[in-house]
Amino acid sequence: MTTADQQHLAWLARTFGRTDYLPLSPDDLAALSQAGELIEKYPGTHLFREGQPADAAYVVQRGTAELYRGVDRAKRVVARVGEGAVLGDIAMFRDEPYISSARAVDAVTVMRFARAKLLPLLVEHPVIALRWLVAGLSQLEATQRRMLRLMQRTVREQVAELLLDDADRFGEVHLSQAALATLLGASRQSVNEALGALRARGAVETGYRVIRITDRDGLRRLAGGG
Amino acid sequence: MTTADQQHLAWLARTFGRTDYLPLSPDDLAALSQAGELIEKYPGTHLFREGQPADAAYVVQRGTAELYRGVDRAKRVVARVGEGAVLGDIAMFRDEPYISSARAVDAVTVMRFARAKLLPLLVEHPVIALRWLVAGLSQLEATQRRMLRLMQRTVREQVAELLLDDADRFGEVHLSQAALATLLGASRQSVNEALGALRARGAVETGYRVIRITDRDGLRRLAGGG
DNA sequence: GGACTATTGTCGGCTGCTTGACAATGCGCA
DNA sequence: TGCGCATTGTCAAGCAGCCGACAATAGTCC
Repeated sequence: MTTADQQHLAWLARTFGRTDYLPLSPDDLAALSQAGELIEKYPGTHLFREGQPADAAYVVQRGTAELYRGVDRAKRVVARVGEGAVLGDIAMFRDEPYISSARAVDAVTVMRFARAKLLPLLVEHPVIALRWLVAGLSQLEATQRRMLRLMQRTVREQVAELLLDDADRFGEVHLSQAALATLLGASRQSVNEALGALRARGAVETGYRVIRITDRDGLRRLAGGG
Repeated sequence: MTTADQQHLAWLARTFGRTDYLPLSPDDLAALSQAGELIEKYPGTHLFREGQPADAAYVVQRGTAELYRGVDRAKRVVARVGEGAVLGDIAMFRDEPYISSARAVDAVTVMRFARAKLLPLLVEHPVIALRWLVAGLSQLEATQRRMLRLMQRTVREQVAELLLDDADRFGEVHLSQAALATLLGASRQSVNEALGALRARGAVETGYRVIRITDRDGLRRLAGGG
């Protein structure tokens, strides 16, 4: 896989893992329920895996799921999502492989919509289909806007913004500097220098494969406009 | 408007103005024709203006239309599109203002689909609606992939690639160097220098607001991988 | 035709980033 | 405990592209 692909998939995964991507209302789900099946997943089991054909989309009803990319050592958690989140829909609509893997963190209940069943049903409920797809368009559009905002910033600002976006609930980012560099399309050395600057300003602490945000507001200032 | 917006909208316009963005077949158009009206536009007249509510999408049937952003002095031509191109559809679906203005260059015939009429009709032809929207998703995705590919190339390579993509059937690109620079997120000077290099290698000729490709294969080589 | 504006072509200085190379440190594993 | 690999930290050299400024030319409008 090329570097550009790496970056691309990372970006997509970051975007579509966000919990604020909620195109479906409870009413919509009720209408579509005949095409879906409720599934209980034990902690650690997979909803789908990166690279598989996207034959279904999932809506989280209860619990927390984790999106990640890569396997074993190269595994990178991309996002954790909770109730209401929709997973795998874009890949399913486009009939391409999943761009990331999804795994149950705790006991999770999901509604599974098989592509073969869902598409005919959406044809019967075109209003829902339109809303769903338009939500997807908006998401993609937002991602592009974000990419473009990053493009014309310095590496320092890019790093600051990425840290703000990707920090977990403990304010930590678990990525090596090399991985960070790949995400941003920069060199490892530049990222290292940028982190040094952020550290010198007291915004973050750095460790082995860990960056801890110590001053969120300061970091936001260093990220520049946005 | 910020520079990032400029770029973003330029990219979108480029993508959605491309003539290979053809989600609609003649059959589709026939099925939708009752929601559309054929309109003749004289040279220089507007299909729609940036910032207006996107109450309609257009499909070019004949002639050439020009997409641009800004007004008067700050006006920037973003793309020229011909037969088959779909304009304004994304903004219409998202029910947001148009992101650019569209103007007839020569005598243009367009099919105009008013949002208020089109959406109900798409509800009756959900298959067309799904295809249209999924095409939009794919286009946006392709644009992202392309952006990422461009990010790690030199300005010279970027210019070469853009020329190859945007040349009309005469092998000409009608954009000012400043407009080109905005599209690529580069400075006018760098674009100028890049064009000089391409010219010195005999791949293109340059004129006032015109770049003519004289050696397509050579230009492809200069564009590098892709 | 003449005035005005838009566009192209070029220069020098400067900065941020990359490349390559190397030392120092952290972590996993036998 | 010690070995090996992954990661971090740092330096020097080089360059691609940006900025500001300016002259020369092409189109446009009256």
